[in-house]
Amino acid sequence: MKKAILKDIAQEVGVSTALVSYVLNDLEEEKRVGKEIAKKIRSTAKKLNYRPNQIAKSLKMSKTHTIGLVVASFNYRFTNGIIGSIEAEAKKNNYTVLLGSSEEDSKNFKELINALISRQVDGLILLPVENSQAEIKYLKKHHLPFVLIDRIFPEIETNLIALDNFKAAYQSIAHIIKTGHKRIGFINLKNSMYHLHERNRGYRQAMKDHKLSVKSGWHKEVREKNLKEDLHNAISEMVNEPLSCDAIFFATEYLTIDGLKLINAMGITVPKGLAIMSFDESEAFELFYCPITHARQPLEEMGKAAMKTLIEVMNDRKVCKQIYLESDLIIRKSCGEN
Amino acid sequence: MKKAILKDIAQEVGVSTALVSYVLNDLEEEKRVGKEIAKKIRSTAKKLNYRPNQIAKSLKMSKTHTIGLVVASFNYRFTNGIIGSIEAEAKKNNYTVLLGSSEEDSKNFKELINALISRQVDGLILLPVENSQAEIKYLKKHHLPFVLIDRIFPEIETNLIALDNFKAAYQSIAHIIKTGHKRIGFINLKNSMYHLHERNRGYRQAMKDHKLSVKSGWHKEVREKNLKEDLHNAISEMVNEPLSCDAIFFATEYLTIDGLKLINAMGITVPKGLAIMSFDESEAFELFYCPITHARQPLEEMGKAAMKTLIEVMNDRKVCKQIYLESDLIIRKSCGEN
DNA sequence: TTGAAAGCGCTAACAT
DNA sequence: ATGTTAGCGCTTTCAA
Repeated sequence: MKKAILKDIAQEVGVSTALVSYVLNDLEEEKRVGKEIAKKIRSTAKKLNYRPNQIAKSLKMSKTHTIGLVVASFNYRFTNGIIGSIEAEAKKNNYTVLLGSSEEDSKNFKELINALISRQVDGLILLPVENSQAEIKYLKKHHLPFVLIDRIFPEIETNLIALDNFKAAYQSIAHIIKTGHKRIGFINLKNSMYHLHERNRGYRQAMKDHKLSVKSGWHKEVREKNLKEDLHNAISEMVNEPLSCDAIFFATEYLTIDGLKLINAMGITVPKGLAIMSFDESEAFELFYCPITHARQPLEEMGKAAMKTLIEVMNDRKVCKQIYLESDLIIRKSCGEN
Repeated sequence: MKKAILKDIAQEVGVSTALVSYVLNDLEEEKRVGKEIAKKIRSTAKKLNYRPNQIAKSLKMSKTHTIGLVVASFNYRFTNGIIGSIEAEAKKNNYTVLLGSSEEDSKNFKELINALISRQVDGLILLPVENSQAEIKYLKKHHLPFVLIDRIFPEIETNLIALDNFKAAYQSIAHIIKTGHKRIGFINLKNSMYHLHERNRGYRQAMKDHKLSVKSGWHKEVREKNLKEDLHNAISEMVNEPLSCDAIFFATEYLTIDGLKLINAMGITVPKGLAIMSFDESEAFELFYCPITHARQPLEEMGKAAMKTLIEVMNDRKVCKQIYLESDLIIRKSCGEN
C-alpha cells in the first residue's frame, strides 16, 4: 500500500489539490469550502490513511517545526534531566527535537550544528563546549535563533538560560562554614569554561567574606582525562596533614561520587571525619549512608525556560533574553547536623 | 546575510545548477566536470558559506537520513543508556535522530509515530508500551522499516533486539539459591508486557528446578501508579512472618532503589538480614553500603545492534531479524559472600 | 563538458 | 466555491 499524497485524495474526490489542502489544514471556513465536499475530503483522507508530507510542507513554508538540541555528553545527570523537559515543552508547542551530543569536543559541536542547520531546524538549544566561541559568534552573526543553556560566554551577548554559579557556590560554602567548618577544600574541573570559573569565584569570595583564607592546596583542579588519578591525589593530600581539610566541596556530581568512593576506601566517615558538599545531585546519593547536602540546579525549569525562550526568539529574532536561575541548597546531613 | 542556495553559486560562477550539484556531491569525475570550473565552484560555495538544504534534498530523493527514536520515559536508566549508543551509531552512519518519549502511554506512542512518519523518517527504533500492538501491526503492514528494542510482542514477527529476560531472571534466582537462600521473594511490576512476564517465568522456573516451591505471597506485582504504597506493603509482608523471605529479587532498578530505602527504614541489613538481587543496575547502587548483585543489561550493545539492524532493514525491507542478547550477572555482595 | 527542465508534495496567490 | 499554477531547493534525465 503506497503512501497517499494530496493528489490522490483530490483525484478520488474529484476536486483540486487546493481544496484538499484547505480542508485538511482547517481553512474550510475561511476559504468557504462546500460542507459536503469538505466532509468527503476528510473521509477520503482517513480512508487512504493520508499523512501530510512534512518535508514538502517544510520546503514550501521555510519552516520545519523542528529544533536542534546539542548536549555535551549523555553521561551527565544534567543532560538526562534537561532532555526530558525540553522534549516535553517542545511537544507542547508542536516542535520536534533533533538530538545530538558533542561529547565535549568542539569539532563535533561545530559539525553537529552544521548538520542541524542543513536540516533547516527553526532554532537551536546548545550546551556549548570549551573553545566554541567562534561557532557561537557565527550563529549570532547569521541571526540564527538559538539559546545557550547552562554554559555561557559572558563576552558574547546571546540568549541564555543559566544558573548563577557564583551564588550557588557562595551559598554552599557559606553553609559549610555555618556548620562549623573552617578548613574547606574545593575540587573543581580544570576547564576554562565560565560557569566553572564562577564556582571558583564563589568559593573564594565566600571564604574571604568569612575571614577564612584559602590555604594553598585547598583549591584543586582535576583533569577530566585523568579524573580518577587526579582526584585520588587531590583528596589524599587534602585530608592529610598539613592541608588537613575538615570539609570538601565538589564542583560536580560525578566528582562527588568518585570522591565519596575514595573517601570510603580511606575509611573516612561522613560527616564526622569529613564534611561533604556537592554541586548538583545524583541518584547515587540516595542510598549513601549519609544523605548528601548539595546545591540543586532546577533542571526542569532550565529546560522549559530554554524552549520557551527559543520559541520567543524564533517568533521575533530581535528578542535577546538572559535568564539566570538560582539553585536551591538542599540541606541533608553531610555537613553535620544544622 | 542570506542563506546561499545552489542557484546563487551557479550565478556567481556563471554555470548551471546541475554542474554545481555534481561538483558539490563529488560527482565531478563521473560527470566529467572541468577542473577549473569545479575548483571555482568549490571556492565559491565556501565563500558564500553554502550549506545544502537537506529538506529540499530529502523531498527530491525521498530519503531524509533521519530515524525516529521513541523511548518510554526519560526516567529510566535504560533510556539514558540507550539514547547515547543509538545516537553514536546513527552519527557514524550519517543518520540523525528525532527523539520522542511516549511516557508509557499508548496514545502518545501512536501520535509520536505519526509525527515521525509525517517527517518522513527513514526508519524507527521503538520501545513499545502496553497496548501498542495495533500500532506495531500497522507499521508492519505498511512495510515501514522499524525495530523494536527491549520490549517485544512475541505474537508479532518483527525486527527486534531484546534481552533474554527469562534466562536473566532464571540465572539471578539460581545465584540467590546458590548463596544459600530458599525463601526467595520476587517483586515485579503489574504489567502485561512480555518482557516482564518472562521475568516472572524465569523466577518460577528457577525455583521449580531447584525443588523450591513458591509460597503464595512471595511473588508480588506492584502497580506503577501506586508504587510507593504497593512496594511498602509488599516488602513489609515479605520480610515478616509468615512469609519470612530471606531474599528479594526486584524486577527493575527503580524498584530496587525504592525497595532498599524501605528496607533501610525498617532497619534491615543487607545481606545479613535480607539478600537483595536487582534486575538492571543504577548509579544509586554505587554508594550503597553493600554493593548490589544484579543482572546487567548490555545497553550499549542493544542500542548499537538496534541501529545496525535498522540500517539493514532500511536497505532491504525484506530483512527480518531477531537478536536476543544475554545479561551478565554482576556478583557483588548483596546476596552474601559467594 | 555543460545546460535546460521536469518533478519531489505541498501552499497560496490569483483566476474563474 | 473551486481550479490553476508557480515555486520552495534540489537532483537527474535528456539534449546540445
